[in-house]
Amino acid sequence: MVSSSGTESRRVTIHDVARSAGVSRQTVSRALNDKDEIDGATKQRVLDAARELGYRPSRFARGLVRQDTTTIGLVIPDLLNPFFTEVAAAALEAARARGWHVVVYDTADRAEEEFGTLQVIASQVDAVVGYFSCSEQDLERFTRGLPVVLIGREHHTGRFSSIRIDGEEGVHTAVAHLVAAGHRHIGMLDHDGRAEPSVRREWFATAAAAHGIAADRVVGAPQSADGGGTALRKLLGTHPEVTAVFTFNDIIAIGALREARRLGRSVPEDLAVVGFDGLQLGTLVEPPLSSVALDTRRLGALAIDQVARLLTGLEPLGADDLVVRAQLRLGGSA
Amino acid sequence: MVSSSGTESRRVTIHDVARSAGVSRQTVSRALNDKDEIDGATKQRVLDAARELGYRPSRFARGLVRQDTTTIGLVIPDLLNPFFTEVAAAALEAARARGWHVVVYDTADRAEEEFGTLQVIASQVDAVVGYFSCSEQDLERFTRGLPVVLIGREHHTGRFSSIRIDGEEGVHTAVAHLVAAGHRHIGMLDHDGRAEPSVRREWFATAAAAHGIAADRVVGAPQSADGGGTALRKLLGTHPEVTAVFTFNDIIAIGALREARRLGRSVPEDLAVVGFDGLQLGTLVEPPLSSVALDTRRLGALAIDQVARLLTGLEPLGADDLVVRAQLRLGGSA
DNA sequence: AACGCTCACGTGAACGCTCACGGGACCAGA
DNA sequence: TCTGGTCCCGTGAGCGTTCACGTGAGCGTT
Repeated sequence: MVSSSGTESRRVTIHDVARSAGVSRQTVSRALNDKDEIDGATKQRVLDAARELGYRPSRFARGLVRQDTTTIGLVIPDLLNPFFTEVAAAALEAARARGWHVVVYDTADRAEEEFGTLQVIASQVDAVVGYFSCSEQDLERFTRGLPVVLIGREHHTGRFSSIRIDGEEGVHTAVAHLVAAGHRHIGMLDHDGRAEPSVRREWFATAAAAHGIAADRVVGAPQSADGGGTALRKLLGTHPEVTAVFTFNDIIAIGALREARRLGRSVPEDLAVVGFDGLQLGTLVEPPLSSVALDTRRLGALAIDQVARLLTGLEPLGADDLVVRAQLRLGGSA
Repeated sequence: MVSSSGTESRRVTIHDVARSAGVSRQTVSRALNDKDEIDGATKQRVLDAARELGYRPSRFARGLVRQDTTTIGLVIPDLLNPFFTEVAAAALEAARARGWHVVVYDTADRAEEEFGTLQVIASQVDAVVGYFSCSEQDLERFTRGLPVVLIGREHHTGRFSSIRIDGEEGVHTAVAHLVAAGHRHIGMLDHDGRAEPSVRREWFATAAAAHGIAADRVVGAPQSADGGGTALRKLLGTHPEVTAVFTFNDIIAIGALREARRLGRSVPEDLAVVGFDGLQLGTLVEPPLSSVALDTRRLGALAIDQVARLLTGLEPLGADDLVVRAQLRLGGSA
């Protein structure tokens, strides 16, 4: 009745159930998998015994003999960040089209978690795709033998592939748009997560330089709407002349939008805002967010496609094909 | 050099690599798993051979012998819906605390996908938790032997458990709040997905009845912000007297909020809006959304906890404990 | 009475890998 | 030369399940 909770617990196998029900393994298998060639009464007896013993089949043994589908592991920093869920949804969709599984992990935006996640994932999936901030050496160490596709991160060595996010042109267009609207003092709310300035900031800097305006009005912001809000206040505090801001991403932009309203600045008249990512979320706020938009569906599909090539031994896509370009999409905030 | 792409593809096993490198299985295993007791040159030779043949270890075989961790499958209708990602994030967090894995699937909000997902999931995980709209009979059929925890769905038979979402009191409070603010004509934007009216609509009806007001001003809305917008327009078209709306969830509420602004109705003065779910997203819009809020973290944790009990044979929680109550949280929209 | 068929069930084998051993080659010291 | 140790490497076994068979009982047919 009570499942034996001995001090240590050897696994309950199909054999135990068979013995308990007085039949053979195969008959147990038949009962559990709802196959023919089994008497109704016997089946019930087996099912009861299985429940009694708390038996649950080993998915490994089953998968081993049934040659089951491939599973790819998707690692993202934060499931609560809509950008990553959009990517994840895209990857899921692309994987489903191939009949594959996707295991989603988030690393809670902490680098330490990446190791644990990788270690744990390595024996569970056939390939890994995702965002990582750890070194390639560490990646190499924890993903022994698995194909790996990196997103939004340069350089790939050995069996790694990486999908590059190219926002240079998009950011250039965005700055051009702001300048054309008469803005001369454009600030930026960067992501303060990593130590070095972000690539997006560099894009901003070169775009600004191309238009002959300064790009030194930059404030770091945490990865959240609240963070964007406080960062905007800080920026406007030190640089009151700013009339437009470009942000690291849409989350921060939305926070800035909200904060602008609280400060009594109307958007886009008193303050123009341009985000990055092009989240669906940006269309929900008022005014709808202008953003340098990324095609997340393509991003996910591309990642899965590359994984497929690596897995099947086809010729993998080269760096030139593994690019997703971001384009300015106007809402009303700029 | 080129991985043999024969017309059919038998799997490349550790044995093939061993033969190709002129060593034994065990030595291959040693090389791949970075163990000691292997010569550097040999190791390199094996690694090369493995790469050459496109070998990748079977995670099933490995898991079988290493008795790997438990994995639970989380099935949600839509990853792009922030509510489900909040639940998913909570479940991931709770599972991580136990050292478990979570496989996330979405069913693209289509009932047909549920079967495919279940069928595919059943051999991959040790337990299933999630949202399902299919019959328990179908669930039973596809999840043979696995513990199942249902969310937001009544009734549980056999090995099923279900976590009940109890919004009755919260909705009652919400309606009371609206009535106290002087509203007499309150409409509702329901979810039109399923055939029968939703439970939330029933809560609304009883709450309205308790306050002596009508609850017949109901319009169905698709599960999206746009859907909420058009539904609101439709509602106001047929019932212009409405001064407050309660919505099936926050997504719809946010759409209604946006539409209200477009119709020139200011919120909450001309139209009060109360959502359901209590998404973080609701705090980003203007005015911040009032909502009958659910504790999604508790929801996820509860689900994982119950799975743990079912898996380890502990006494499972009873129906009375498997409840998450929703409470009114005021923003500014009502 | 012999045959053939169906039904219900059991028996090796195999899936691909790792673990616990065992053993040969080689070198040093007595 | 013998012993003992270290360094590599290979061999059998086993993980838990399903598949392809084999088998015997029971029945009806000729």
